[in-house]
Amino acid sequence: VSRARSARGRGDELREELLDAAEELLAEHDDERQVTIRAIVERVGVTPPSLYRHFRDKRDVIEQVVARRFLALGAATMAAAEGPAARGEAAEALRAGCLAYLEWARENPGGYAVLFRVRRDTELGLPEGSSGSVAFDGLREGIEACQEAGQARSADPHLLAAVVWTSLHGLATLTVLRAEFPWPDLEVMVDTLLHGVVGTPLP
Amino acid sequence: VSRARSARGRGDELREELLDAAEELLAEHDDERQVTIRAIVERVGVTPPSLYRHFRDKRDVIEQVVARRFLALGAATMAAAEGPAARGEAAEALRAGCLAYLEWARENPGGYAVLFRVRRDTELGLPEGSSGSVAFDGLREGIEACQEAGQARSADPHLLAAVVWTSLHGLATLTVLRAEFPWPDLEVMVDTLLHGVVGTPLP
DNA sequence: ACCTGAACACCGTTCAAGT
DNA sequence: ACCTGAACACCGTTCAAGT
Repeated sequence: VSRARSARGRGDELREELLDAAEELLAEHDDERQVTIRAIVERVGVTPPSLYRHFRDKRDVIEQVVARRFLALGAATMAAAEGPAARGEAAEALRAGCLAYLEWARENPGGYAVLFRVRRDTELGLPEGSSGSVAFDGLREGIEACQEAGQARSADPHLLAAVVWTSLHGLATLTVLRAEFPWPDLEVMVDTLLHGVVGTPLP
Repeated sequence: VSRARSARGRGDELREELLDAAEELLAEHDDERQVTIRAIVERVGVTPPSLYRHFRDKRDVIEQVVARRFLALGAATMAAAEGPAARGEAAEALRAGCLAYLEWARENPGGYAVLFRVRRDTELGLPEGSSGSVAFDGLREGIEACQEAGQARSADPHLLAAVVWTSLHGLATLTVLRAEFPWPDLEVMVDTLLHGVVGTPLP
């Protein structure tokens, strides 16, 4: 594949095209290792060294894609919780957000795993608000809304949100990774979790 | 490095040495990619093709190491729960087992992550009882013991065990991967989880 | 300024050959 | 039977050179 030469000042276009290609490859292959620099640039129609004008190294490329996907994950859960929250149904909003989180992880198995596979010492490079904290804040606010509505126990919302978040993460990863395990129904597990930990009424 | 030639019928010795080397490298480097075939064989003092007499490919090597480590993880949790269980303290045994699971994951960050990074379609190759089910069965039995002792709510123990297992997994991975997050105390999180989901009394 | 051609040092894996 | 030497097709990354 070949490609028309870019004019001066149009370097950002290639950068976006490379990110798009990396995101596509990640979605297709479900496995970080299959997403090679050479596959990315070939898809765009450019040679490997061109990529290094826009990204420091391969890790940098993956990190940028991860940042994008975190925003999408946060948006998906927010969108699901929005309706019930507007109607004042705090517990239902929390439940809908949690289920949307799990559904997103299920539909993006490779992508979801990659979000958390980034090494500790490199995460600082992520732009503010994309390291999962937006989604976490939304979760904590959802729990606080339940408390104010008298639909949750009165414990430290940060503690409850942390327990629910880690549990959701475990559900998201294990149910995909150990697909052959005799899992109980996902909704039942979420309800067990929210009812037990947060204290929301069972639906 | 070089190495004395093995006599006939001593092929199994090399196999074990290779597994030991792979396990060491995994513990040292904390990252699956650093554990290369060439690094493994060099540590043992042998050339790359020798490895293929004992393992199908790299994935096979990693899988065998994973099977070993699963047994170690199961043993660690069982050992921690043993004492309280023998004294009839069912809830304390469950709590001790959960904390031991998390401690093991903390001490083996790279190793623990690798346990679950193995792809779905290849897990069938794991020997029976090493795919995590031993630890899971132990967890379910611990919950059943609590129920019999009147220290847990009477719900389906398989459901409760599944929720607790996924939550522990989430705690184990996220607290290590997102070390900079302001996590609540780990014991408090475990107690919140067990008290809420299983219904054990707070210590 | 933006991109390419060619190379470097690696990797997993395989094949023929040595003892 | 067990292991080696040498090679293959890849990979990430870099450097000098082209337009």
